[in-house]
Amino acid sequence: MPSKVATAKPSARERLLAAADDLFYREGVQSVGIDRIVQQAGVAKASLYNLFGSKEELVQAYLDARHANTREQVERALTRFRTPRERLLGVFDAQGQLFTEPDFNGCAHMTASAEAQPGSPTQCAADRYRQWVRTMFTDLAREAGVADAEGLARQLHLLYDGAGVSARMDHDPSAATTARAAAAALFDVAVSEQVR
Amino acid sequence: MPSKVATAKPSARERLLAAADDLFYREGVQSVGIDRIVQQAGVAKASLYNLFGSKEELVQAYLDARHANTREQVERALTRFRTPRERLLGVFDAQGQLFTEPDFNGCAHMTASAEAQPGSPTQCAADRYRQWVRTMFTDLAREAGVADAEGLARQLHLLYDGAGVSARMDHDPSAATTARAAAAALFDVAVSEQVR
DNA sequence: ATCGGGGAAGACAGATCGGTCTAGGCTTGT
DNA sequence: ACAAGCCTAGACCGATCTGTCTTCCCCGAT
Repeated sequence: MPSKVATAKPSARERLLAAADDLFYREGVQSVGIDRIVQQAGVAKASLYNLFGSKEELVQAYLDARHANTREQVERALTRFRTPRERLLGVFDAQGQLFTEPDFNGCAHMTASAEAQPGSPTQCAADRYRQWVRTMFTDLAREAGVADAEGLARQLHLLYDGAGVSARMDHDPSAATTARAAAAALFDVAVSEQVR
Repeated sequence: MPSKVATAKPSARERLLAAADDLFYREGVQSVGIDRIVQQAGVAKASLYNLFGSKEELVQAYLDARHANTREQVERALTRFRTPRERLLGVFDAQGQLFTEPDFNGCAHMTASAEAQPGSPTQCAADRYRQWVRTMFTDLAREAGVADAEGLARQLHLLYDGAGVSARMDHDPSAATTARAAAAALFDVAVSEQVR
């Protein structure tokens, strides 16, 4: 039976996903061929097609893994904040953490979507990711007592996307700080308006 | 001599740029091969390489043409506004115009950059475009009397990028309206803070 | 009428693409 | 010991990639 200690060799599936995550994220989906992935993973090409069926499904698995990972990191980061306002703005703190990772290269769903055709599994994965972000902002705004929670969530989503773009294209991790400050201002405006 | 009346056939260079603009923008740079471009342009492959030298330089010319076109449209739109505040927010009105064009598919520099390697001519073209946007926002903020013009410009640039992303990925042209409202709030906050 | 040059058409090259298939080895449970 | 199943290595397929080269034709100027 396969040992589960730390020194155990990862399964073929795990090695493939690790290689796909590294290469797809760094160089883009279209630029990376199947041959390079199986070579880096140390896996036979036939195993890849047995496990995933096609390159497109491997891309989808890569994006879903990224989604799950981001979700986990953000949700864990939010547990550190107490007030609803701090939790709402904490999303941008979590984003800032991601921006400072050494191999950060922007939002994987955004770059993958830029190379995909409409209706493809890649676009669907990106849609799921965006829906999660949108719902999270809406829930946090509602918990903070914002009347037009969906309206504020739309604004914050713009800042969230814009920060991801700027961090990658301008090589500027401080975009998260800028976004957080703007989000704080928009939140305070939204709250003060409903007092009136 | 070649006639210059409207019925004259566009030059090989113009037809190549038109085909590149259509195909690159709609399907992405990596997905479109040279063969399809020369076929759609009705131009010999040798002519493309005589005129542009390589696919990469054709991509650069395509992005530079997009940049010039966007710049022209935005600057023309801004002449309709009178007060500095209206001119600053007018950028998002101009953006909303672009979003409603039937074949809108996001910011060309963003999608091309997602497929390019660091340091490539594509990234350089994207950098030039971003620098122009940033400078424009900074100048407009300064003309509106904002003390921290660069800080506000960074915030508005986030909204500008985020709106472009949302309009493409969510198929939601109203992202420009959302961005405009958020920009107005951030502008008013920036102005009211310096009064204190 | 002749000449010259830009462009069209497309063969060609070498590499790489996604995907399939065969053959053989290693591990595992019985 | 043996059989069943995964996995590896890599040949192979047809299509497509960027880029080069040859051939021919058409058009305009002398």
